Amino acid sequence: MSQVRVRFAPSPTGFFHIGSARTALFNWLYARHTQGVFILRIEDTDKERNSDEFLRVIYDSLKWLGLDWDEGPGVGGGAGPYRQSERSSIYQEYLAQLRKTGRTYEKDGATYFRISGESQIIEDAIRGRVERTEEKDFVIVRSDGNPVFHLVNVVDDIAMRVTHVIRGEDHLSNTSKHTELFRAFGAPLPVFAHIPLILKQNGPGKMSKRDQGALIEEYQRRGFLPEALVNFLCLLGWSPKNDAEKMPLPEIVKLFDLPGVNQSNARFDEKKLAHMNMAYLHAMPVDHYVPLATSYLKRTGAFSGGDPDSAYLREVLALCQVKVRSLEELPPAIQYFFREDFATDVKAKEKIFGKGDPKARVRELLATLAQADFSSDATLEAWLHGVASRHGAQTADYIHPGRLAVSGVSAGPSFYGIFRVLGRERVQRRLERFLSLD
RNA sequence: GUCCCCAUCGUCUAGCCCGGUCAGGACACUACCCUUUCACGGUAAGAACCGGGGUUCGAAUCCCCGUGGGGACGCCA
Repeated sequence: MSQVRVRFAPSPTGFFHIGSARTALFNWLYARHTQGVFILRIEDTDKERNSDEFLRVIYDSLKWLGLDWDEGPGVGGGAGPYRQSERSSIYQEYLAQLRKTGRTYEKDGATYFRISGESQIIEDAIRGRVERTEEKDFVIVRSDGNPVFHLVNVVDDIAMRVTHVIRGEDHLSNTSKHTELFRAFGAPLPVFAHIPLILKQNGPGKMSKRDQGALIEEYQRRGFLPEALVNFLCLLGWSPKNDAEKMPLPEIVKLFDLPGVNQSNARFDEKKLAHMNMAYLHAMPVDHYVPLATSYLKRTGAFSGGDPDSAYLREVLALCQVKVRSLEELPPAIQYFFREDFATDVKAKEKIFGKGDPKARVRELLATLAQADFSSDATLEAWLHGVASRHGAQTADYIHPGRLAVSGVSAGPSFYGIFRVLGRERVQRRLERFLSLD
C-alpha cells in the first residue's frame, strides 16, 4: 500500500474562512491518521484576483490552527514548485500531450477540451458510487494563455501523485470534468472524498466569506483558542461515534477516517463553538493560560496606561480564569484590579443599598482591617467570620457590600479572593471611598 | 431549467451498512441543587426519525415516489 498523499489547495482570492479551514483540517487529519503526506498547494492561476495579502492570511491561519504541511511553500518537497503561478512549463507539457492525442481544439482564442461524453463513475469514499456524464466540451486555457482551474487542478494532482482528493461537496459536480481529464492523460483516478458543506447559521445557503463569523482571522483576533476551534470544526460533518466531543488532537487523529464523515451538510453554531472554547479555556493549565491571556490583553490595548506588575497580573488572571467564558470577557472582568477610578454599577448599588446598611457594614470591616490576615482566602474568611459574629451578623451582610465597594460590581470572583489579590492597601482605600458614595 | 448530493430533537450528532433497545449524547432553552455573588459544575424536564407507498411477523434502518434542503451548470476557484 503506497503512502497517502493529500493536498489542500486554497486560492488566495479571498479571506480564509471556516469552510476552507475545515477542508484543510480533514485533509490534515487524514494525512496524520494514515501517516501520509499533507501538501499545501496555492491555486493562484487567476492573476486578476490574487494578492499577497490573501496568501499571507492562508499561511498565518493554517499555522495558527496547527495544520503544518509536509510539502508546499516554505518547506519544499519533491513535487514543487507549489504555487501554480510557477508551474506554467508543467502545464505546457501536459497540454502538449492532450494536443497530440487530438483532445483539444481552439475556438475564439481559447483552448477547449474535447470530452469523451462517456458516463463518469467514481467511488466516492464518503458518498459511494456517483455517476455523472459531462455534456459539453470545456475551456482549459483562456484566450490570454492562462490555464484554468480544472486543468491545473488535475495536472497537479497527477504530477504531485495525490492519492486522495478530499474537498467540499460543491466540487462533486465538477468531478466528471476532472475524471475526463485524468482518463485523457491516462492517469489513474485518485480516491475522491467529498465532504459536506458548512451552512450559514442564519438563512439559506452555504457559508460564505461575507457571513458573520466566517473568517478564521476573526477568531484569531478575538482570542479564541485554536485547539477549541479545531475540535469544534472536526465535529462539523464528522463524529467519533462514541459521544465524545472534547478530545485531544492526537485522539482525533487516531479516530478520524473518511468513511466516518457524514454525507449531509452541517449548520454552523457559534454557541457550541463558544462552549467548546470555554471548556478549553477552563481546562488550560495556569502556566499556559497566563501568558496567553496577557498577550491578548496587550494586543487589545487593555494596558494602555502601562504594563502592570507581572506577579500581580498573574494573581488576577488566575483568580478570574474560570469566571470568564472567553478571553473577550477578560478586560471588563478584570478592569477594577488595575484602576482606582472604576465605575460603580447602578443596578448593583440599588440592590445592595435596598437592603440593610451597607455603609455601616463597610465601617465595621474597616475597623479591624489592620488585623486581617491577607495571606490566603482561608485566613480572610476566618477574619470575616470574626467580624460577623462580633456584630451578630451574617458574613453575607459584609460580602455583598464589600464586593461592591472594592469592585463596583455585584458579580465576580469570591470576596476573599478579590481582597487577597487586591491587598490590604487597595482594599482600605476602596472601602473608605465607598463610605463617601452618594 | 438541467444534472448531482443529502434528509433523526431548534442546532451538531449516535443508531442505518448487518430491520426487533423507553431513538442515546452534546449545544441552546427551562427548573432545581451547589456557591451567601456571578460563572463553572451537578440533577431533572421538554424537544426528532419530512410525507406517502412498498418489502417484512416487524422499518429510523431496505426499495420506490413525492416534498424539502444543498450544490454545480464561467475564458472564477
